[in-house]
Amino acid sequence: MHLRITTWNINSVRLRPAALAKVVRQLEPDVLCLQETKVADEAFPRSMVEDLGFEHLHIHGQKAYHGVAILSRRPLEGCHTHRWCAIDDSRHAVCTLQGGIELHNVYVPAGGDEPDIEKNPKFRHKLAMLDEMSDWFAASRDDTRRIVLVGDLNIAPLENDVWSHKQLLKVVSHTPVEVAKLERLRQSHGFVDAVRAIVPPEEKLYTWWSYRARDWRAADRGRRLDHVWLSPALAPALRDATVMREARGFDLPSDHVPVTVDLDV
DNA sequence: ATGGTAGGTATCCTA
Repeated sequence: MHLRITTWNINSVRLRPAALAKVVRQLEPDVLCLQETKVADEAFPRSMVEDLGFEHLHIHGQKAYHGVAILSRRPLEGCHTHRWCAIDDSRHAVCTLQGGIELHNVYVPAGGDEPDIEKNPKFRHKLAMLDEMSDWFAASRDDTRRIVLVGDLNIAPLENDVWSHKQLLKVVSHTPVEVAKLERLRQSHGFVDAVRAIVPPEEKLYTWWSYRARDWRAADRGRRLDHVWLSPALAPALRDATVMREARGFDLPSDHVPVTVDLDV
């Protein structure tokens, strides 16, 4: 069975019906994982996403901030959420797809501006959530589990995941301490970075461009913050991975673009 | 070194 999964930080699901429709029409994902929906569950535009063909929904939002959602054309089972760092942020939703494929949709904190846990509680929170998730995946490791972990992890781990490795070493999202925590999370369950298994690490690749650039396309100062990881049991199912760069040029764009994987499961 | 834009909300937070 073919399975196409797309992850996208939409930066407000209510503000971008046109961009969402375009993404769905062009990519035709079976499952679409959204982050930063920025809406309480009772105000989520359910009928809009149902009209786009997503009959099965797992919505985990809150007012104004964060929020994740799993939209699916295929049945979802065992939907639940995770709460990390004893904080009631809506950052992690889980569902199981047909065939026992466990899908985790994650939104890691951006972490503020200062990469110092003493001065910046948001950076401390970012690192703490990565540690807690790593411990949880390590403790429940089972290499027969078929897991897809997607989301805005807010870290660009490789040199070519940022426009300038050297200039971003002290910038939150690419500091060595964050990269080490992300790597620990990846290794906690033997996850494979699906996008870099398809696009060679020697190639620059970004999924986010700041709104603050005068001309994002000309400057091209992007970062690869959005990821798709596969557990060892699922890694051989990977067929393709793509980044929808053109979505950054849509009218009223999100600052992130969709990332898609094709699996033969 | 600095400030730049965007979204949601309520007069400022987060990204």
